[in-house]
Amino acid sequence: MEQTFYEQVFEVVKLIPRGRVTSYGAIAKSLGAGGSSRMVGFAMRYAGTVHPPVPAHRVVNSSGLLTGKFHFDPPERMADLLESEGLLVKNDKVQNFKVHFWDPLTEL
DNA sequence: GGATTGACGTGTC
DNA sequence: AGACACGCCAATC
Repeated sequence: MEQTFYEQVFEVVKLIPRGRVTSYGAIAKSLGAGGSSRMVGFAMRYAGTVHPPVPAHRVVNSSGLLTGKFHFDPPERMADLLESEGLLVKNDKVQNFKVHFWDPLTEL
């Protein structure tokens, strides 16, 4: 199986529990890619094109900021989905980010 | 196969 | 606290 980095990223993202969030860097590290955090974000651009759908809205940057919200169909979708899962989003940021943070390295 | 790119991260100013 | 600069690394052109 020649899985690209993207495929691996998708698998990790799909493992994110409902109501939890993680960061690009954390995912990259869990894949052993450490510094390829940008690639993780790049992979998310394809999040809406793969099956099953990847909960890309649960992935934010290290600050809990919804950096990729503008890539959603309606940009508001991202925050809306997060709030639907019990999270609190304000100013495109996940409040209590640390509390809802899900670390692949720790949880897996 | 070199250059470009990017939903990032961390450090400085 | 906000803005800017540089680094990392795989995929794509």
